Amino acid sequence: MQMLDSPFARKLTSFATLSHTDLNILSDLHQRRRKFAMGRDMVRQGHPNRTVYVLADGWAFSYVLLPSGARQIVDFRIPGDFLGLRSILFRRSDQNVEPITPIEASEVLASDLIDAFSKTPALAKAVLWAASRDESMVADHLVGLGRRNAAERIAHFLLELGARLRLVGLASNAGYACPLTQYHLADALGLSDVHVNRVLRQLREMGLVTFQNGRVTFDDFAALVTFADFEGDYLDHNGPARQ
Amino acid sequence: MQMLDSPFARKLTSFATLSHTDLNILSDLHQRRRKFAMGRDMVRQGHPNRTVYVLADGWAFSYVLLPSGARQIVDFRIPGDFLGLRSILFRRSDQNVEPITPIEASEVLASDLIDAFSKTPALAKAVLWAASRDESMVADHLVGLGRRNAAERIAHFLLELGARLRLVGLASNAGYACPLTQYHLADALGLSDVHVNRVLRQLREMGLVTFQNGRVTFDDFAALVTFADFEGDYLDHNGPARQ
DNA sequence: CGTCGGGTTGATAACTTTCAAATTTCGTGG
DNA sequence: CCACGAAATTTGAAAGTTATCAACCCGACG
Repeated sequence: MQMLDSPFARKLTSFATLSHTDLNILSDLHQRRRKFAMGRDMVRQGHPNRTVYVLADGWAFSYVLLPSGARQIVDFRIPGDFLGLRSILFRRSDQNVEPITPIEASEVLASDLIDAFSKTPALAKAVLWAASRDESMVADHLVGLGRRNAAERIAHFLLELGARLRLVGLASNAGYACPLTQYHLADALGLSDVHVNRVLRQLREMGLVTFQNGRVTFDDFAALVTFADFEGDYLDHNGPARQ
Repeated sequence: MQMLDSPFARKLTSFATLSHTDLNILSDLHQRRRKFAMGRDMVRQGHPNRTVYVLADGWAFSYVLLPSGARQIVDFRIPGDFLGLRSILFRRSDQNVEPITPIEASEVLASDLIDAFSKTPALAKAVLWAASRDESMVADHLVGLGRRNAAERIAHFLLELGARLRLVGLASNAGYACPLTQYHLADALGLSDVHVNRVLRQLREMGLVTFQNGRVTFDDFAALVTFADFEGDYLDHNGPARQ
């Protein structure tokens, strides 16, 4: 039952009470294991998308390309996350997904997933909950773009990412390994690469966080939380109600 | 069967093939019809939320309040939309919902909705599709905030709103009635009220759109679409796949 | 009337981008 | 193991966009 050790199962079970049966159905869903090379899109805007992936290892991000050539990253996906879940009901994807690192992912047929929804309510809820949490994260991201300045935005983002990674055991209060470049930050946070660089230096010189050499280090976690106005509680989002 | 005439049913049926049975289950879901006065929150951040509403008449918006006092509007809800759908699986809402106009809405118990999911797959898909579309809209909103300047942002927003309203028969290419104030635009688009006012004047003087007296008028629809770089096709999002 | 919620305008300040160029890091082939 | 080129990071200066502050206007309403 290697399933139980996967980041995916770990995440789901930490929020829902899943029976043995549920877990079996879950594990039956997983079909081929696929690898993707970094930098090459896994999902393309406007293309049909009939499969969902569960990220087992590696990071990816979903983004939109504007006609102007600008790129907006909508969110980053880390181990345990779904890829393309939102678009299973659309005939074509409305976003692109690109790996940041080499990726290992399990492929799930969209139709199988939908079928499972009526077979096991508990699993359905857990998966729906994951989808809702994703939307919630996008909304949070939106709030940051709308109402925070560059420094708060970056600080908040790094904290949020840390909180997500901690859920799957990939971060601590000290920091985490992070394969993102400053360009990724810029495109996610709606800033120019140059400005991201400057603000990052600022945060480092203030002794709050260091973003360097593929690693995020929280130099003063408490102060950073205050500075960014961060309430990490959305991650406790309480999971699907367990009646 | 007044259901069939509601904006809600109109929207769902325009995307999914629903049988008579489906429509009956749908209509059984609707319980009390409730009214809400404008300006008073219907759903409060951090409060328990065990019901979902379907907006029958009036406009509302969901927003987040930052500790700094700033307000970020996440999205506007118009007739036919769900209110609080995303949060049915969380124990408490992570956003506030406030009516802009007097509201009439049908109350649906979250648990009933979830039960219906296993009863009728077609309906479940349709509802899920609606939820996915909502998330898609939030993502689009996010892209606008991240990568468009004030004028494009406003132009794009007014077009998008128009497209949504057209789906429920409340707008045409000429324009639509719009109860929003400039403050609403500012808080939705991450701009200051003053700047919104200026840009609105600009757009009006360019002969593109007029936002005045509770009405949005497309003075030159084609030119506005070009200016805003708008592709109205996300609304065709093709609905739930109909196998 | 007087007030209050929108809306409007000008002047100034703050924040961010853009352009340009130098420096460092890192993977790959020799 | 080193050299080389590409990618990523860094810094400065100038230009642009948007926010903030401060008035003022206007129509609705008690």
